[in-house]
Amino acid sequence: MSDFFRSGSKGRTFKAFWDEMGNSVNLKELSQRLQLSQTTVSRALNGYPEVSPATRARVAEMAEQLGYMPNSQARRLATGRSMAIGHVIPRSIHEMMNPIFLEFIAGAGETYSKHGYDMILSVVEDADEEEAYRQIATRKKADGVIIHGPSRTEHRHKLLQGLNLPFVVHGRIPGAEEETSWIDMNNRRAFERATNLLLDLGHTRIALLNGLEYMDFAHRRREGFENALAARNLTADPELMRSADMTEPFGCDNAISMLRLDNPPTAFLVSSMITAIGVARAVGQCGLQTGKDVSIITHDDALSFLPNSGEVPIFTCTRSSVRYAGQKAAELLLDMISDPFQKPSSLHLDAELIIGQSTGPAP
Amino acid sequence: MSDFFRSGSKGRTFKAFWDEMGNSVNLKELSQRLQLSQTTVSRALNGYPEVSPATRARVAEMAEQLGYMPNSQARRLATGRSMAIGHVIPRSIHEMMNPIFLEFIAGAGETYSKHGYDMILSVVEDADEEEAYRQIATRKKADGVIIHGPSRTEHRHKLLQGLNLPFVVHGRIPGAEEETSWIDMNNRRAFERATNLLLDLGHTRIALLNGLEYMDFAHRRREGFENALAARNLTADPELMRSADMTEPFGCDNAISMLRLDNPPTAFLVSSMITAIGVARAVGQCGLQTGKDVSIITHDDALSFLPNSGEVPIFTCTRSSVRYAGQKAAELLLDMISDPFQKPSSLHLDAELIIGQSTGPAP
DNA sequence: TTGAAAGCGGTACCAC
DNA sequence: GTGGTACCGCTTTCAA
Repeated sequence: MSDFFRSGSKGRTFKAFWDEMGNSVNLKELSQRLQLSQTTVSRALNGYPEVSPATRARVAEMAEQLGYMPNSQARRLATGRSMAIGHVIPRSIHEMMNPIFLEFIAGAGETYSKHGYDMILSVVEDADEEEAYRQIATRKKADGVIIHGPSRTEHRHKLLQGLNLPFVVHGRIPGAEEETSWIDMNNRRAFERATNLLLDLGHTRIALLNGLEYMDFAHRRREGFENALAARNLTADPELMRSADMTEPFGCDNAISMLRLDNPPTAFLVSSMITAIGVARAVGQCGLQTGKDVSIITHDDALSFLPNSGEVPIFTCTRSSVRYAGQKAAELLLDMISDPFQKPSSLHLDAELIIGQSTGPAP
Repeated sequence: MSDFFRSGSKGRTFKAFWDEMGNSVNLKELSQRLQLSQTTVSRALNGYPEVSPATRARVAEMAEQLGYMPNSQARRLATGRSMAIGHVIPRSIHEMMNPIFLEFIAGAGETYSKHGYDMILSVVEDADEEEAYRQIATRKKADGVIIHGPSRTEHRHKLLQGLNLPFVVHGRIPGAEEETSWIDMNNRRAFERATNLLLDLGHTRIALLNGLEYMDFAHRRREGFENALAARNLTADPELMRSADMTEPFGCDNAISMLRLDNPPTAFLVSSMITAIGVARAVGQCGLQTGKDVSIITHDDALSFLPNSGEVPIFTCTRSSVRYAGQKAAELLLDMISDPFQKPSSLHLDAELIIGQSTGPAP
C-alpha cells in the first residue's frame, strides 16, 4: 500500500486528479491519449494478433501508467459472458454444512481467481432458492453454478437444465449420474473400509453417527457401513444408528446414551470431526478411554481449523480434502463453460484411511 | 420447479421457443409486444410515478407472463452502480477464522439478498489482496466492501479511502475509529467480565488461550483479561497466556501442558468454542472434571454447528452472534452507499455473559 | 495494421 | 403520461 498515487511524470496532474476522485481511466480516454482508436487499444490489450508489436507495447505501457482496467459491467454486456460463477446457499444447507461448505467455497474461489472469474454467493431462504437460480440465469448474473449438498430426491438439476445454465454438482444426484457433471468422494467405499477396519479389530457392536440421510452423501455412507457388516454376516443394530445435523452435541448426547445401554457399542463410526469430538467428550464423561475402551473412526474433511494431522493423528479417519474438491469442481465447471458442447464428466475421489490414536482392538 | 415452461396462451410458441433456448425476453421485445416504448415499460417496471395505472398493470402482467427480468450487466452499466458488495478473503485470514467468517458472511448475505444486492467473494493469496481491492474499485465490480479481521497495524482502510470505495470494518482499526465505519463486539469488556466471574468464584490462577494477538480483537480481549486481574492487584502469569490460531489442538495441547505445571491454573479463559472443546478434552485426559476441578469460560460466536445452548449450556461463555454482526455490517454499508455524504458511524455490540456447566468455585 | 460504427440491454433526460 | 434518443464502456464486425 502507499504507491497508489504514483504515476508517469507526464500524466502527473491528470492521473492525480482522477485518482483523487477515485475515478479511473476508461478506454476512450486511454485511446485519446494514445492518439489511437478504441478498437486498436482494445485489441492490443486483449492480445489480438493483428496489432503491431510497437503499438502493442506503447498501449501496454500507457495503460499501466494510467492504471487502466476495463469496466467489468461493460465488458460483460458486450461479450455476453458474465465471468462469474454463482453459488446459491439456502439457509438449511448452510446451517447444516457450515464449515465444510466454506472450505469447499474457498477451494473453488482459488480456481475462479486464477481464471479471472468472480464468485457470487447468494444466501437465501429455502423458499427463495429456485427464484435465485432463475435470476442468475435470466438476468445473466453468472455463467454457471455449483449445486451443493444434493439430496436423494434432488430436483435443482432439472431447473438448471431448463434454464440452460451450466452446473457442476458437489456430490451426486441419484439417477442423474450420467447426465450431469459432478465431483464426489467415494462415500460408500470410505465407510465400508472404515467399518472393515473396526471389524478387523474385533469390534462387532459398532455405532453409526451419520449426517442427515436424506442427503445423498449420508445415505451412501450408511450403505457402506451396512455392506461391510453384511459381508461378515452381521446386521446393523437400529439402536446404534443415528442421523442428524453433524454438530458436537449430536455426537456427545448420542454417544452417552448408547454407552449406557446394556450392550453398549465398542466402536463409533462418525460422519464428521465435529461430531467425533462430541463422541470423544462423551467417552471421557463416561470414564472411558478413547482408543482403548472405545474406538472412534470419523470422516475428516481436512478442515483447516480442525487439524487432525501430526505424526499420529488424534482420530483414525477417512480423509478427503473438501477444499480440493472445490478446486476441482470449479475447474470442471469452467471447462464446461468454455466448451458448451462437451458431454458431462465427473470426478470420483477416494478417501484415504488414516490410522490415528482413536482406534484399538475391541476390549 | 416444473412450471418454467408455462406461458400465456397467446405467446405460447414464442415463449416456448425462448425458454427452450434458455433465453429470456429483453426490454425491447417486451415493449414491442406491448406496443409501448422501452422508456415507458422501463418506467412502469421501476415504479416511476408518471405512468398511468392502467399501463403499469398491463406492463406488469406481460412482464410476468414472459418472465422478463432486466439484464443485470446492462442495468449496472447504465446506472453506474454495480449492486454488489465485495468480500476479499486472503488465504491467511480465511484459514484462521474459517467458521466464524462463514457465519458472518451468511448474515451479511441475508441482508444483501433482501436489498437486491449481490455478494462477490474473492479468495486470494495474501500477496494479491491489494490488487483484488484495486480491481473491485477500478473495474467497478462492487459498490463497497467489508474489511475482515483488522490487525493492530491495519492499512487496508487507507487503500480503500484512496480508491474512494465505501467500506465497513468488521472489528475496529486502532487509531482510525473516528474516520471509519465499523461494527465490533465489546471484546475488552466481555473478557473483563468473564475474568471477574472467575475471580469471584475464587480462581486466581487463570489461563488465557487467546487468538493471534496481532489481530485487534485478540489484543483487546487480552487487555480485558489483564485489566480485570489488575483491578484486584493480580498480574497475569506469562506462563499461562498463549495466543495462536484458534484450533482444537491448540486448546488441548496447551491445556495439558499447563495442567501439568507445578502450579497449574484452575480456570481457563478461551477465545473460541473450538479451542474450548480442546481444553475440555485435555481436562478429561488429565483425569479432571470440567466445571469442578477446572473451570472454563469461552467466547461463543453462536455458530450454528457448535450450539452451546439448552437449559444449561455446556460452556459458560460470553456470547455474541457473529451472524447478527454480519447483518448489521451489511446494513451499515448499504446505508453508506445510498448516502455517500453520511459521516462514518459504528455499532458496538455487547456480549452476553452466560452461565453454563463449565464453571464452578475454585477447588 | 488501423479505424468507424454498430451493437450489448438498459436508464434517464428532454420534448411533446 | 408517453416517446425519441443519447448515453454507459466495451467488443466486434466491416472497410479502408
